[in-house]
Amino acid sequence: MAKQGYHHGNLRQALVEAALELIQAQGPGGFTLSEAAKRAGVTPAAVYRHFAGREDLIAECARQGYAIFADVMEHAWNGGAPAPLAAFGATGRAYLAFARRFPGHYVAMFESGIAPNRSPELAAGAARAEAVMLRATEVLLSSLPAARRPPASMVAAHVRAMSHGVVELFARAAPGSAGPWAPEDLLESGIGIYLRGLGILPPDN
Amino acid sequence: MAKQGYHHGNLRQALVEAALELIQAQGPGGFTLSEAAKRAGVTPAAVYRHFAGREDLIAECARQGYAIFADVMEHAWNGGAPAPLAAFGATGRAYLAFARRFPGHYVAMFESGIAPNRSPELAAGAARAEAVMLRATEVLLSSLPAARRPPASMVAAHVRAMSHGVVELFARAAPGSAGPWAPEDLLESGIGIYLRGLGILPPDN
DNA sequence: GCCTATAGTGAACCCCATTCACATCACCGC
DNA sequence: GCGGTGATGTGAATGGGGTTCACTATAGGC
Repeated sequence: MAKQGYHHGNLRQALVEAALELIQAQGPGGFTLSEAAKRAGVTPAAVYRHFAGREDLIAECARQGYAIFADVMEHAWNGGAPAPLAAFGATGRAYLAFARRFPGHYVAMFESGIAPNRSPELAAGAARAEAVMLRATEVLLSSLPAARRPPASMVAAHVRAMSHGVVELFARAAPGSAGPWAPEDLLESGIGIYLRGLGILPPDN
Repeated sequence: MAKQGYHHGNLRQALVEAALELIQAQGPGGFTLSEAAKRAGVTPAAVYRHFAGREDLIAECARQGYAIFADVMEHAWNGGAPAPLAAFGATGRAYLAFARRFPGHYVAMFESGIAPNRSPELAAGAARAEAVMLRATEVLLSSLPAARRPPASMVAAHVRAMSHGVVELFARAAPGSAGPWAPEDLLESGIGIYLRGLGILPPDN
């Protein structure tokens, strides 16, 4: 990954990876183009051969993040196997697992102020991930009688909101301020109660 | 609010208000000390007579935000009157209303990277707001038989996560990317389904 | 072995955060 | 009123980051 001669060979991706480490370590505000360039063994100006600027580099991190995220969600959903409910639960856990495993990507995607419709590629990745969640929700809801079936897009939004909220408030906060509940348990129990409210899980427990 | 003579008279608060406007307009990253100073009619160096630096100014915005937020939540809760469920719903709506009405404060509190335990005053405001939400949840849950009553702190965390998630994903995003649902409706319906899952609202609709 | 497109450098510019010596003013005791 | 003193604001300087631009080094085709 270090530069060999005058040319780097793979500077673009090296910059992305340096940026991801820095974003993860110092937050989106603390990240600097210059520091990323230094880590890649290159002057700041060289960055502009590969990216339009600082924002564009962050956007590329987010783009790769959305791509990974969509893959992860598709893998968790697994076409609904072995059962819709189990696969749905897997996508929920995958959401949190992604945030834990790819914190730099997660921050670039959701905390950097980069709008998902900043570029078509970004929007495409975000849309693919959302499509998986929507599909998982649709299949899950299909077991309900039509009269008691709320719109899938609404339910998907509820689930996504709670997942995102748990990550932001309880998984990415300073340890100790998170309260007595582990984020994974919090999300699992919250979605469980919600699914009972929908009539997908039986009452009581 | 403009400077009269050599001395401003109320520079500290004028800076806070300028900062809030800028944070609201440009996000926490786009906000600059210099611009806030210029708006208050003062050189950047003058800011340091009132704040330790840029971060400290943002933290003061957050502090005032937490104070307002706690007041708003207490007012909405209103001691549980006229009924626990109605008062609980009012606090949920108040959460969203606060984010809409005080966007600068909201961003300073939740999107600026300022840790709530950065200072005792910040932590105190945050704790007061959380106490209201916890109290509202406790009273709401007290109608449930003990066997079917989950811990109030867990339920409060669920509600807070969904509220925060709805705000971040659907209320503060670019218009059009929010999907077909108004954030207020989304939160109302989501909490409604959740409360049905708890057995606080009757099944069906 | 030249020639050219590609990739990186160095210096420059501007903006911002921060510091410090200095200037100005409000208020206090007399 | 009057001078002194502490609080408040200024101007200049430092250092760092983002961005641009002219220039340079290199790789790879001919």
